[in-house]
Amino acid sequence: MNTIDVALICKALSDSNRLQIIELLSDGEKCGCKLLEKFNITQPTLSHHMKILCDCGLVNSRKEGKWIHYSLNCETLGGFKDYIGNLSCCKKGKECRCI
Amino acid sequence: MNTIDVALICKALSDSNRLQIIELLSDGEKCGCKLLEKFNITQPTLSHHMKILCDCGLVNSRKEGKWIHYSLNCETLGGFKDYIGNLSCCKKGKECRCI
DNA sequence: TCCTCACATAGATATTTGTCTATGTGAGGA
DNA sequence: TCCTCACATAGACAAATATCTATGTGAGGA
Repeated sequence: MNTIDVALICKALSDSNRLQIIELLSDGEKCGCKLLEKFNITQPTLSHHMKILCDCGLVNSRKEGKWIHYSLNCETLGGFKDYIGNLSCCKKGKECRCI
Repeated sequence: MNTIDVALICKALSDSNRLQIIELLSDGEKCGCKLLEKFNITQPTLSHHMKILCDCGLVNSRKEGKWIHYSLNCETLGGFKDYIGNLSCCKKGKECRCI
């Protein structure tokens, strides 16, 4: 995963509503109307946020009748974790909890 | 680390110039003038970016004569890694590379 | 066929953001 | 003392963003 992709994911996560959505989806797949209940925003605003989360690849959507079920995308999340996990605040070879 | 803190860090990382700065600092402490060489931006713009990175706690600054040396903050980076690392795209108990 | 529900799209608007130029600050050297 | 260097601050501005209201779409039920 390259710098541009990571920056796009970070931009998606930079809004606290969207970050909370990711936290909720981390607990398992949810439909839009369930997510909407959790926030004090209108439906079009949620739709806007979901589009941003899907566009960066972090969230999958699955249509089932009237509902759309959202879930985290394993591959993108894994790549993002790898990138963040590889950042280091320490000199090589030294002990540090962040490595 | 709470949701607001993480969203603030993600906002700091959502600009690709700032993300590249973090990549450079991941390789070790650097002064502002060294960082400036790597980018096609003016000095006040870099200063603005460094302030954002410091304000969210991700970067430390250390003054030495005329120079300011920047480095990644181990504690904040560690907390951020923990948060991202704990996100999961899978049902508990199932195999997944992202966990 | 018509209504309702879940969601998307369009358009407006106030706020935030990234960047610049101009200028201030403070340390060190001549 | 005066200049230079490294960096910060102020102010301006175009672009991006989060949110809203109004409206469109398409599936399912009565």
